[in-house]
Amino acid sequence: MSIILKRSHMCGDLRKEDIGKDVVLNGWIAKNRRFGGIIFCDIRDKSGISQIVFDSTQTDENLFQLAESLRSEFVVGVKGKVVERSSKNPDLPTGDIEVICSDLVIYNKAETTPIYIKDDDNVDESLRLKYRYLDLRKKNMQDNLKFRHKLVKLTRDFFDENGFTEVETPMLIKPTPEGARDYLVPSRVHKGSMYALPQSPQMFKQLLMVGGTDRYMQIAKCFRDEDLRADRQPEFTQIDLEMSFVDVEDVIELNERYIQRVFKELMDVEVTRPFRRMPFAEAMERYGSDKPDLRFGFELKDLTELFTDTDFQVFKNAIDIGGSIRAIKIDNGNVEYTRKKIDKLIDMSKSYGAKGLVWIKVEEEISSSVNKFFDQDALRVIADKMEANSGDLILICADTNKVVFDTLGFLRRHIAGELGLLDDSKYELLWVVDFPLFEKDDETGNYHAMHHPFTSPKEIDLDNLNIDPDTSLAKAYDIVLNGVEVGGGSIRIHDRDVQQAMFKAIGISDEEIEEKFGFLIEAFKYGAPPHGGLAYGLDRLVMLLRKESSIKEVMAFPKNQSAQCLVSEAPGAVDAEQLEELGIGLNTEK
RNA sequence: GGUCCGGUAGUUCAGUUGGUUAGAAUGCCAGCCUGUCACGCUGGAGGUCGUCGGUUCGAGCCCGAUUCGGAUCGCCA
Repeated sequence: MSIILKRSHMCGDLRKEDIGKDVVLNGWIAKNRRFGGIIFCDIRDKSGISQIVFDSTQTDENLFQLAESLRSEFVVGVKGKVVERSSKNPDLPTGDIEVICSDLVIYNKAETTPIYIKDDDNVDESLRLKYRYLDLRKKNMQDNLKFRHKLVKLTRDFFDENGFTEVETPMLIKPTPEGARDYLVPSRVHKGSMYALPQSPQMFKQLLMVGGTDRYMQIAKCFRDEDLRADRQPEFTQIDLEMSFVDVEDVIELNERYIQRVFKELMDVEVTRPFRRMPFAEAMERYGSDKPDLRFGFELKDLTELFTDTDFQVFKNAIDIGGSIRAIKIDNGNVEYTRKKIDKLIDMSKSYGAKGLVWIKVEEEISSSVNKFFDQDALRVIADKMEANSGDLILICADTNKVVFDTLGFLRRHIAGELGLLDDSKYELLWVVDFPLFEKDDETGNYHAMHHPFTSPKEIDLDNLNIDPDTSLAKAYDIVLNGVEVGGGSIRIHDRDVQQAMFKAIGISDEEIEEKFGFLIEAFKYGAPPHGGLAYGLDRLVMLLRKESSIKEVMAFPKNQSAQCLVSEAPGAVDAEQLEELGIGLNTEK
């Protein structure tokens, strides 16, 4: 058992000012370079690397031999003197100095690692996840973890200064067959029933308001058993907030100050308040998305009225089914969209339900995919309506509104990506407000709450307590950063009558209400303050600020697309005895 | 659940029309090297071409099935 050298500095922290000091570093061997009688070694810890030098003419023979045995990822302690380098390395923060080693302890050897410990490798993601503990040694990963920590700390500080109390809500809760699928947890003492892991602390934070907590926050783990995406993991973290005696403006004002501080302190970026706001309907009309990316143009235009009398079947059908004909104009002239490229766009559009796209290339002689149906004059009318100039490309989608918005919303962002317009040094913050209260299920024709059933309507006829499911707007708001929804919330219903009207509009029975939300309704009988809140996706926020393209990059141990932890190999089989105790029989057939 | 892409050395990849012993880079091992920092030079080891089956005189390559991974749609109140 070797002794542990007491660390004096972190590897990445040594600078010119430290020249002459005796230091002790602990870390991993990142790289060693042998030149006969001299060995250069990079030693790494989470702060960075320093170069260690072993010079055979000045070093004890045993020490030099020990240095010769060093290999990548050996864990070592190094004692030595900081000296100025004769040849500096401007690429390294510690590049002005090096450490002449006088004592070396090898704490542990290491086998050749299956992945390189280097930021710019492009190793298969599964390997990175399987050997996450090696992947985490990379500077970028450590920086991501540190940034996340700083954001969490700033968050706790900010909300503490503003009168919030952090409260832990339970992880074992009642299953709520509403919205996302629950992770279920059986228990030995309750055979036949189960707990669920929370999809969010929603109901408990509202209970905290009833409980007089006034302002609550929590860095809360949430769980959803749904399919994964680059920005969706089965377990993720929310910055969860709830405030009493507030309306929309109060929540927005406080959170703008919070976001402003995040950008100032962590990014050194000034963002001005108030942020832009856009009603949901406008966001859909102009961008085909409820989370528009405002870093570039390509706005949607409605062309339906041009074609009310058209014979062109595709457009006629769209109008007949109550849809619309809309278009975007690609006016970034420096990229030529060939037939082949356009065909690819059409192909991709099909996954959003579009049956095709009409394209029009505006030039002296306008060319299009609908030359057979529209003459030059007709095409010119469309081009004029789109305010298109020579060289512009117009893409038209005609279908149900949902398909049109989804397709064009996707295309504008996709094309912007292809044209390199997604500038990650730009931060476009936006509140999307005035969401519809309800969403209609196309298959069943039923309505359900778009946000959740406790969201307050924007206006309500208090005499009749009738909520029109087709037109009612919600006191709900999302905060969008560069086309990513980083947070969302609402003012909640605190009035029992309004809540009843809400449930009536969704059409759920009293039994169902009692079964799912009974305890919350009960609590509201005894004096619920007006309240509302917001929850941020912490992982998404960190992802964007760190300019990463997946939340996996900012989580220590994320799951793969099949929701497995490749490090621990979760989920795993359970032995029969354990199942027996829980009263569970497994159907192992697919 | 659907669609698309992929699986060849530890790693990242190439592999022609189906044809000798499956290559490169990097990593690893050994030797040389006193100012490198992606060090350099020389040599070496390293492969069930995801799996199973089929076609063929002959399959990394063609066909079928399967499996694993990724992207995406559905889904995510």
